[in-house]
Amino acid sequence: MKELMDDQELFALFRKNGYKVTTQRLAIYKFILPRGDHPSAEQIYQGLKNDYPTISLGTIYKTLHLLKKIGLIQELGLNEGSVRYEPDMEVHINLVCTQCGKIHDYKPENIENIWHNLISKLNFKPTGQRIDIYYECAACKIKES
Amino acid sequence: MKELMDDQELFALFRKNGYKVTTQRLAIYKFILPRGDHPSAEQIYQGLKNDYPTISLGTIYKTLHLLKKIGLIQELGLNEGSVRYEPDMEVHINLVCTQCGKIHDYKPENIENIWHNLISKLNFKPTGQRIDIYYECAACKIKES
DNA sequence: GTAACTGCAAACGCTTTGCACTCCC
DNA sequence: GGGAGTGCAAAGCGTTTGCAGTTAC
Repeated sequence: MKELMDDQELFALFRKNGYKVTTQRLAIYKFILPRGDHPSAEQIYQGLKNDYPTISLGTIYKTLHLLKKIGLIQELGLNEGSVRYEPDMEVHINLVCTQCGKIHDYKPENIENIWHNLISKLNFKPTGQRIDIYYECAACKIKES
Repeated sequence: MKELMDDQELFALFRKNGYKVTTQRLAIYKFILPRGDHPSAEQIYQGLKNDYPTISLGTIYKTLHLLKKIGLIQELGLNEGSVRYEPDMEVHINLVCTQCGKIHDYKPENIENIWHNLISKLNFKPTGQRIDIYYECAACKIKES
């Protein structure tokens, strides 16, 4: 549960992997963490530049790669241009609106068990997974009619 | 089952959607269809330019979008640069090697039933889905050691 | 003090776009 | 014949890279 990680653990995780703790890295991770909407790099930049006026997109990209490497976030490539980032590394479903691109997480009951059953026949250990469902969200349906 | 669609059905599907049947469109679709490796636009281009020396990447992209629109293929955005294309629209798992990018399809027994159970609580109808498992394939493991 | 990190700007690579020519129907 | 499709080249845009100045430790 990433939500329960305190600053000490976070700092330790950075350092264990040979990375320094910097204001920018903390700001980026803490920006993504509570958001349920899987922001893009650009959205993170827009969201942070008020509080951190000199932060740059380059730093955001570098930090996102670093966070991915130490297992804190996941990248979702979505074939509509930009990549989206999310902090939930557990098994869950991404509900993706094909019109507006909004993403919400969804965890049906027992998804952990169902998932582990489904992949029990594999003869290797997955390093991660991703489950998407595509649909048209209510707001987009209204807009069209 | 796309594999069973004959040329007549394919032509009809194009025309029903208001698109003309062209040599290039057929060549592109028939190139992707039997391949299990989910080629990128560039790979399709490389694979076709011997038989169709004047075919262009622009046409390939336009055709891929068209094929997606009429439901013949799916796009897989994979956050390592290019988008990959696959003709299997049924529920299945993509086994993605995180090192070399190779993708294989995997259909555990009963995946259709398991999937439909899993999403039975949704109050909308999905237009599609995508399930990925990330791992390191045998060939890449050997290369590393 | 020094190696790692940041910010900026330029470079990159995949994809899209515009337009004259060509081909399907 | 006419409008849709192709091929080419240029433009677009998200992302990466290089480097001088700055910061964590």
